Amino acid sequence: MNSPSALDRDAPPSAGPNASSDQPAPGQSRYGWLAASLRARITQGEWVPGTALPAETALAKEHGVALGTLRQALALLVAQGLLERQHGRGTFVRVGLGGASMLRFFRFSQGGGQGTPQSIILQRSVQIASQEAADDLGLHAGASVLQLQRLRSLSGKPCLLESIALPLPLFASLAQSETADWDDLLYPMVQRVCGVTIHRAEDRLSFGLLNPEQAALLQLDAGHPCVQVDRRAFDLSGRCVELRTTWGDAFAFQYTAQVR
Amino acid sequence: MNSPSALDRDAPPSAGPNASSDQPAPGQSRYGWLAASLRARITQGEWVPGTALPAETALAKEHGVALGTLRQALALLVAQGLLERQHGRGTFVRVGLGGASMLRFFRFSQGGGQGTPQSIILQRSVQIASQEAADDLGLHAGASVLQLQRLRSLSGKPCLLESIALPLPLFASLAQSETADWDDLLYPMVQRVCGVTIHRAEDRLSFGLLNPEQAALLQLDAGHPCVQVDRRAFDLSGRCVELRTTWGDAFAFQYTAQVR
DNA sequence: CAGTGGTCTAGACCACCGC
DNA sequence: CGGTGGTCTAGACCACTGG
Repeated sequence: MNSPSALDRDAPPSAGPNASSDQPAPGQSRYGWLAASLRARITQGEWVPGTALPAETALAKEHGVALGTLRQALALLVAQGLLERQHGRGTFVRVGLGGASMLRFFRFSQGGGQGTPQSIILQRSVQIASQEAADDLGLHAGASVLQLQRLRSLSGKPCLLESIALPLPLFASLAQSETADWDDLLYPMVQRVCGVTIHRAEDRLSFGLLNPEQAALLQLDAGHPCVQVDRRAFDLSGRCVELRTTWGDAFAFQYTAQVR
Repeated sequence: MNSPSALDRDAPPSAGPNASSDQPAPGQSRYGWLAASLRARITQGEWVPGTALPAETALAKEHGVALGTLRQALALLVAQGLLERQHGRGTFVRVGLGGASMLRFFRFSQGGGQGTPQSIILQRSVQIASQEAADDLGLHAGASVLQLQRLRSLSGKPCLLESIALPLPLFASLAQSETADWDDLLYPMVQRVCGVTIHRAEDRLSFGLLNPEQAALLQLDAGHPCVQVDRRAFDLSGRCVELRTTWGDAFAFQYTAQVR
């Protein structure tokens, strides 16, 4: 198990007209193909995040495969973070990223305000995506994105400043609603409002200095050292659906990495 | 498979007089106990890093267990980074951390010098471990450690400054040899010289400013922003055997983290 | 208690590696 | 070619969860 890239290697069941190709495998493993097949059914919404899949025995019989083989397929999807298994209860589709995941890079230890930070949308506009943004988001040149500037605070103290780009046909409903009514957490809200599940993200950390405008918003001095987090977030199907840059006080930065 | 903590939960075969207790399991899984048993044989040096274990069939027969059960045990050890399997070749004990792993946090892109950084030992001394260091290293209060200060350079340019503490009975041989003859990489050297395999490490990142002495050594200005990496490194048996603090130019900092 | 996932078995056959 | 790990099967029994 945990064979390096069985899923990436094996051909998915294809999303074309003949979606239910029941041919086991072209040239690769059965469980890898099975995993890709189940993955497709999940991303297409057949099983909504939070719900349980059919039991192992049922799925195995349905696909005409031995129990052990099916379990290997499920293990692959668990390793990918797509499923979660609970002894005696069932196999569940994982809900997407929810928490205030940016806080894992910082320790704002002021007086107990350790929960979810408050969010205020400072600016919302529709803009033409830059060349780079269009590439990352898989848009054609000149496509438009929803651009947000957001300030996040703990116990009333500003701590993080964010600039967020969202591809526009997909997140159109966010262009209308009153931003003052938005939730503090973006991902659960877009899951509810836009039906988009944020499943995975890549955070690129670097260091810099705040420009005067950023500094003013964060109530720090211009030129104050900051940590910049450039995030690319992906949905269940692996498409990049968000670009975000976050700035925070470098002196509050704190992160632990495991080596090997 | 990949059950959360099967190994941690199950009792190891014990290193006492009756080391070869062949009782399958007290209250838990067979493969978990088996994995702990194999782990002990590895950490005790029965199979040296780089060598191959006996074949699956042989190990299975030796432990009176089915093939699938043995494979689950091996999968656990692979997940822990202790073993490495290669189709058609065998199952190998992984060699410890080798590379210049600190460089994964920095991009020193000056003129092509991208290989292993040169290392110069600036200072070596035997000192009484601080309270905190003794705790981390599992020493009694007042025990002595080998303290090193090391400067690492790429193409002649200083880039990283390090302060390293090594528990002393274990690394005594490093207190004698001529530091000018040391290798550029510490971990492969201590594996060769002291027989200690560095298997895993935890790096805690934070931000700060260089004091005048540090700045001079790194050829930067005093007060220059820096990233500080506090590392705790562990051997095969999980003991902490190194404490290290590394400082580098914050503007060269660059790291990518995966979220979920 | 019924239903779920977790463990274990004893086989068969395949795919890869190196000689 | 012989030896290795990788895949797959068809069963049995255990451990956990919930009503």
